[in-house]
Amino acid sequence: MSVEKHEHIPECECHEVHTELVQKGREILPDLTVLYELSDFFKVLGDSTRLGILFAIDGAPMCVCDIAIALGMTKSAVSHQLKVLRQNRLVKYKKVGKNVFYELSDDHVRDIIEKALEHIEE
Amino acid sequence: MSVEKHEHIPECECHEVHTELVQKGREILPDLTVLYELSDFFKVLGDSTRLGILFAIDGAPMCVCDIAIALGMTKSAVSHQLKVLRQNRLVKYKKVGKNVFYELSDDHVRDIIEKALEHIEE
DNA sequence: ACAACAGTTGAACAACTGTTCAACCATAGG
DNA sequence: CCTATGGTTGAACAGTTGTTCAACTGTTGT
Repeated sequence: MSVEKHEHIPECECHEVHTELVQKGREILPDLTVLYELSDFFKVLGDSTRLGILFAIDGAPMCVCDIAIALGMTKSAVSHQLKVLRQNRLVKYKKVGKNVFYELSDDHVRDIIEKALEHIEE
Repeated sequence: MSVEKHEHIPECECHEVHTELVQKGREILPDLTVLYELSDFFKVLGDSTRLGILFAIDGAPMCVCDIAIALGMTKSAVSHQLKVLRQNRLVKYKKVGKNVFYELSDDHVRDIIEKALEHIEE
């Protein structure tokens, strides 16, 4: 995803520009790469299946099979989503025999979800 | 989106089930409607354009035109995303003449984004 | 009343996402 | 070694999402 290329910036067809506001808005704007990382992070949390997995393994690690049963899904679907969670460092895992136990990798994530829950409940 | 209908729960084809873990995992799992609200909320934040808008109007309210210029986008694209942010109560707006000024509706959102930023930067 | 412009909207399209399916790898147990 | 089972993977498909385009609304100034 090439971020820095701006060959074709879309025109907005505006005339009444509040220059200072635009300037200030642009200053506050974080680096584009940060913006992408941030939105990617939220994107991972923006799926009920993945959230379900995170809730399920909160407290005690669970194997793929158990997660699948707890959520009423196929192993495959769960495994696919666990991969996404793994790649984004939201979960870590331990192999025990034929089983793979997944758990939250970080308390940080728990905090964010909790804060969002508060927000939801107004 | 009919949530309660479970006519066809997928099979996981598992045999070695850790019953207590599954039970516990299921107990922790919040109500499905809450899970959907939560994932919808994160979904809204999971787009760099919308995050950009939120950052831009953080501090001072801005009109659609100014936001479009600050982000290098068309008015239309910005307006579409503002609609999503409006519908999810993340922004509020004031009409002033021909302009519509948008601002953050809530400090809660700012907190969550900030916490996520900390997480990103490890 | 009319022209100019800020903003919104809906349809269309391309890009992306999540689940399913089938095939696969890895380990435990006979 | 062979089978059964937990877990992973890639392709395919349907559903969703974001931007563009063109048409539209509403307000301002003349």
